[in-house]
Amino acid sequence: MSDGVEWALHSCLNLAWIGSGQAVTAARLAAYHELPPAYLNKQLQALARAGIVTSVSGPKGGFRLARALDRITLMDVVAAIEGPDEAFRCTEIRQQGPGAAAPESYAAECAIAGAMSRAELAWRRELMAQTLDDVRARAELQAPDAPERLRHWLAHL
Amino acid sequence: MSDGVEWALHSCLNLAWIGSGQAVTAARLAAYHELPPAYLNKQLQALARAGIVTSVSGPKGGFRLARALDRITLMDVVAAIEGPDEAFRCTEIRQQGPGAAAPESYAAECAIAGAMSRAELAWRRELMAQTLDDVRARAELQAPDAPERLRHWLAHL
DNA sequence: GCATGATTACTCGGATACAATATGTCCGAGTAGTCTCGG
DNA sequence: CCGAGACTACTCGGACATATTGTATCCGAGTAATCATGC
Repeated sequence: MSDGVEWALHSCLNLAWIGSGQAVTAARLAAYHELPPAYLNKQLQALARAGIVTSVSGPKGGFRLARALDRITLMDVVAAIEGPDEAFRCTEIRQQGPGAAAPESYAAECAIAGAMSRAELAWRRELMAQTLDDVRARAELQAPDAPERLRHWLAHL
Repeated sequence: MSDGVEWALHSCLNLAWIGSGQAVTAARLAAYHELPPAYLNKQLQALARAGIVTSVSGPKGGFRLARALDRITLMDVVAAIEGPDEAFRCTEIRQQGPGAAAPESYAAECAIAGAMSRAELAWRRELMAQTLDDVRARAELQAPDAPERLRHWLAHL
C-alpha cells in the first residue's frame, strides 16, 4: 500500500485540529511532518477529487475538510488514494489454455476469486466501520496536547 | 497484489487434483493455463521455501503438495508469495519534523496504525479461516469434471 | 545375464534484464490581496 | 479622502522526471534414468 495513505490520514487529523475556519496550504501540512511538499499536494488533490477536502487557490488558499470527521471513514481515504478496485484481481486464467472448458461452465464466479473477495470484504467492512473521529479520539487520549502544539506551531510560524 | 497469488492458488488446486503420487513440472502446470513457465517456476519456488510444496530436481522431478489441502490456508499461500509484512506500514511520521514531541510520548502505537492494523487483521483472519480444501469443494461443485479433465490432459500429453 | 560406472537428458534454483507503478519535482492557470492613480 | 483598475504574490492543478517494485527470462548446479561395458 502506498505511503500516501498514511500521509493523507495524518493530514486529515491535522486539518481537524487546526479547525475549518482557515484553509491550510499543502506546504504547511508537509512541513509539520517533513514530507515532500509537492507530493503531499498531489495526495491532497486526490482527497479533493473524492470530496473529502475542499481546495481553494490563491493567497490565503489551501485545503480544509469538506465535512466533519465522524462522516469520513478510513475506507473513504484509502479508496481516494489507492483507487477503487480490489487488491486481488481475478484474471480468469481458468479459462485460458488446455484447462479451459465450455464457456457456459464459467457463469459462476471463480471459487478462488470468491474466497479472496470474502477476505477483502472483511477488510473493507472494518475500514468502513471506523471513522476518522474514532481515530482522533484515541490519538487525543495518547497525546492530549497534540492539537494545541499544532495550532501553536502554526500561529508562531 | 501480485498476480502470482492467483497462479499459486490455481496451481495448488491442480496439484491436488493430479494427486501426490507424481511430481509435476512447472512447465506442465504453466502450460495448462498458458502462463509464463519460468515465472511460474519462480512462484512455485516461493511456495517450496514456505513449505507448502516440495520440489525434486532431475528427470521425473517437479513439485508436489507438502501436505493435504485442508492443512493449507489461503493465508499461507498469500504470505508465501507476497511476503510476511503488512500492506500498511507505519513510518512514524508523527515523530518527524516540528510535529514531533518528547520521545516518551510515543510508547503507545500510533492510533492511525492501530486502526489500519485492525482492518488488516480482519483480512488475515478471514484468509486463515479458509483452507484450500474449502475452495476445492466449491470449485468441484461448479465444475465437477475439472479434476478428470486435468488428469486426462496430463496423461495424453 | 547382471552389476557397475560414465553419460545424458531433464528439472529446479537463483542471477540477470525488462516493464509498470509508485514516488518525487516542476511550471503554468487562476485567484485574492495590494498598490497606484485619478476624481 | 475614496473608489476603480492594474499588478503582484501566492496556491492549487496537472504535466513531466526518477526510483522502486513487480514481471519475465535465461543459464548453471544437481539429479535420476539410461546406456555401454566388463565380468
